[in-house]
Amino acid sequence: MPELPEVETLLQELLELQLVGETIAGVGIYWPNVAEGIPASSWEKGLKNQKIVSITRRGKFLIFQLTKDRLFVHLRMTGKVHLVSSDEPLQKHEHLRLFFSSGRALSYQDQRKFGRWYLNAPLAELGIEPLTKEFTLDYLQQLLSSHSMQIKPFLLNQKYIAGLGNIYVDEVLWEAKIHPEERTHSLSKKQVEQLHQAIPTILKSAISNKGTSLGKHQSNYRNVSKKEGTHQNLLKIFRKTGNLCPRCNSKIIKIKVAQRGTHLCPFCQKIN
DNA sequence: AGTCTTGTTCGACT
DNA sequence: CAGTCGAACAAGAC
Repeated sequence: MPELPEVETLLQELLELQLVGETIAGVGIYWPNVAEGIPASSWEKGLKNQKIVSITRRGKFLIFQLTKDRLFVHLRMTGKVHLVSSDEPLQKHEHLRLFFSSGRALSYQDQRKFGRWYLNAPLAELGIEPLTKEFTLDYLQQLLSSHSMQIKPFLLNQKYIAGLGNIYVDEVLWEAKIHPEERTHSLSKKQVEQLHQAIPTILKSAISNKGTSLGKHQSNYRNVSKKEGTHQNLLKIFRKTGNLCPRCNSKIIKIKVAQRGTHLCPFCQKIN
């Protein structure tokens, strides 16, 4: 499940593999709905001969700035991008392939077909990037106190803070000792400080471990070279139901918050 | 066959 | 009108 650290890992790898500068020689669309609102024929026509000028990330979006157009992708749950040779046979669940004049190609695979590619579309409304210097304690405090939602759905909502998903929200809330159903405006000063600290700490740790690969086979997150990340070995709470809390040895429980499976330690994370 | 998975959007409600 | 929240949806594995 690609969240900010997984998309950032893909980005760094694409930069290392020198994808910037590649020229698009063709586009293959193997499942038309992958291209949100755009007929497959116009992709081929429009993108051919454009160069990749830069690659960036915003929230969970991976953005390719081309000579004329802006191409971007949201991987949702099971979307994967792999750098392959142009003559590599079509992969299972492969829905799109960008062919480059060098002979390399960027392959997009998505078992559940929830991910989408966009061309010159506006990005969704996205909040602050949690790994920038703009993400200050004051900013977070202001954001939290101006809402009264439960903290978990607040953190999952991309329009407030961009990039967190179900895995890292559970991890962050455990780290900051906050109950996922705590109301944003009811957090103590100390909890806000812990949250402000935990978000970048956990995201950076996950990035340095090249992301979290959970699940099996096709549904598992893989990087550009089809390798697994290693952050799953460092998860404290996510999918650890019944295990002991690494901090206090209480039994980790699973509940539903805003319809999402949610893991927490009932001793460390109590409602204020 | 029903349940489970997640990110996002939409509409209903206060 | 704004904030909040639950339902719905995407599609496939088990």
